Amino acid sequence: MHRTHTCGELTLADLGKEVTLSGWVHKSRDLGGMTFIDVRDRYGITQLTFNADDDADLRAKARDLGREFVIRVTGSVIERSNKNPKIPTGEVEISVTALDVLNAAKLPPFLIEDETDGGDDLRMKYRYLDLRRNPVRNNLVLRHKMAQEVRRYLDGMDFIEVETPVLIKSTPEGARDFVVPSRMNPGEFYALPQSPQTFKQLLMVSGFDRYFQIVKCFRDEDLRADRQPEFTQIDCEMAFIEQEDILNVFEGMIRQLFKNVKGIDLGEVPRMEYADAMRLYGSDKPDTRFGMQFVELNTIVKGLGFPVFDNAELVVGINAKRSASYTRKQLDELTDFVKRPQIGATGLVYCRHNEDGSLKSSVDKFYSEDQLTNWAAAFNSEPGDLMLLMAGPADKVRKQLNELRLEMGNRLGLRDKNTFAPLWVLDFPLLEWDEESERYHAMHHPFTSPKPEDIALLDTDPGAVRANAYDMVINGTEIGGGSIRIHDRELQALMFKHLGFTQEEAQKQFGFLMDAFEYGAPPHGGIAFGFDRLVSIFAGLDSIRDVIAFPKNNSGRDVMIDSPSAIADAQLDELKIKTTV
RNA sequence: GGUCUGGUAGUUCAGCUGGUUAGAAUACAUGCCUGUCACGCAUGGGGUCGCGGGUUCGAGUCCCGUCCAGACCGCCA
Repeated sequence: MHRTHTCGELTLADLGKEVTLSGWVHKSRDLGGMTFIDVRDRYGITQLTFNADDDADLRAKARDLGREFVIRVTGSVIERSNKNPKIPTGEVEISVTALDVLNAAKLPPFLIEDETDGGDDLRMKYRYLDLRRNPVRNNLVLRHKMAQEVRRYLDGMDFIEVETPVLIKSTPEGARDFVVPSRMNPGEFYALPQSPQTFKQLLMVSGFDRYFQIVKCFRDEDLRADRQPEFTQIDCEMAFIEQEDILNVFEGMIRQLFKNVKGIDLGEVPRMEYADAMRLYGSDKPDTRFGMQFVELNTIVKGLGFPVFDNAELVVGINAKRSASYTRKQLDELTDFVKRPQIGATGLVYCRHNEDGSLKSSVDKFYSEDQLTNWAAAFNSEPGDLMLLMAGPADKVRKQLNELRLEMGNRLGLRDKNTFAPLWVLDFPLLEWDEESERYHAMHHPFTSPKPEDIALLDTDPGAVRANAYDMVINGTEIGGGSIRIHDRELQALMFKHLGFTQEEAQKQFGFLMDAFEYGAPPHGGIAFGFDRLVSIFAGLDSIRDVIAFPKNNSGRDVMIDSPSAIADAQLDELKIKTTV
């Protein structure tokens, strides 16, 4: 006998029906002469009653049920004398006439409840139990809905989903590759794709015009709360378009997602140039849920005898509104915060704008009240505000102040998970100087096109060349990025040259792409969204792990299946890989 | 590769400047209880204080090493 209903659907409308339910024993409440059992499935919880007066044997059997036993019951739907308004099925219960234990269960190592007592480690080891819990399952349901919505939107715009290969070729640019040994080609390796980048560009050459794929990508780099070695991208490419077309199509996609999945009208997505993002927020992914923009102070603080400021390339600060009441202890905490090795600032200067209008700074020895008044004017400070200043090499100090700004945003409660501030960041630099290898690297990737008006700068000032590249940022998280690609063999060869490739290297690694460009490559460009991050933002979570069914831990391990693991010598031999002791 | 935080009952945690038999909550077991839904009441079992070494009359507590977990920096075109 199969179940006739799920555990989440019976209501007063079903009174008197004979039903069969299957599910897991969620909890039992044993009273003197009767026993209540909550039976749970994916859809909800239904209360079962067993009364000793009706059937003592059946009631005794119910008493022996443990947590998470899998059962099947048959009985009639009756109205509860005491109703439970907290659950949809709370007005009815099942008066059980037959009970089968389909499978007994060991006591789970943590409570299968919304607020579990299990720690992360345990939950990951028994992820299949963790996934029984509503919050985790709901995250996966949300993920499913978002994937469906993405497909609906892009399909409606004539995009075609094409699968690209997973066993591909290793390239030196970018992240470290995961590699897979080839048995049939001893000593040679496939690489897993960091993204389907070159394939989607080749699809444009093939005339597919509008491509997308919700696709696993792989990067062998250290993990973070928002970084997994395998992750999912919404990978997209379009031909015969300009940057504006990409921005419009994908702003539309994000807005439709917010509208149809969260019921939020996101509005138009603001745009900001990379240079402004760095100047005003010290970050290429500013959290624009709150202001607290940077104020540069070189002209008013320098040359007045305070060596730290006088010797600094840049003095820059933020105005923390309504924070003048910060105690010495709190200010010391902030100073310690920016001096942590991860941030590495040398110090923090503050200036309180007291409620009575007076100004009190940590550098009163060097600055008069009049000079501090200039500060207050520059910061647009009002009584009650707190000005926080840092000094140092421009790039470095901006980065450090960005951390402080975000910390103050947290402290002041300005980073609400239910507020969504999207932003396009435009005009990224094409190249980025890498100290270690002493050469320029592509900031986005080597297929990104420079702005035509900047191409001349490639020879004279490569770092100043801007790219046709764009990122979408939500609440300070980069959720997508892309570019208009190079579709011309000569320009692509020039790019490789500037990236330090010899002609042979470029030909060997990317010859297939440059060859393709000679057979009628249309102008094209695209974008890829980090799907896990997008879902975690929708779910209001900081970590992407809880929107992934079976994630890996900090060390890249799956503690449930215990991978990675050693393989047998026979396997290594077959792959012609030497065993090391 | 580095910085920081943590590891004590099945679980989540407390355990102060080293000092008697390592506690709480919850879970679990047993008994009582006929309207519970965080049921209640009573009783009970449950510990290699991550591991190894050291200091000390004495170490959960201090020191060194190591393993594991988490956050971050580097890294992530």
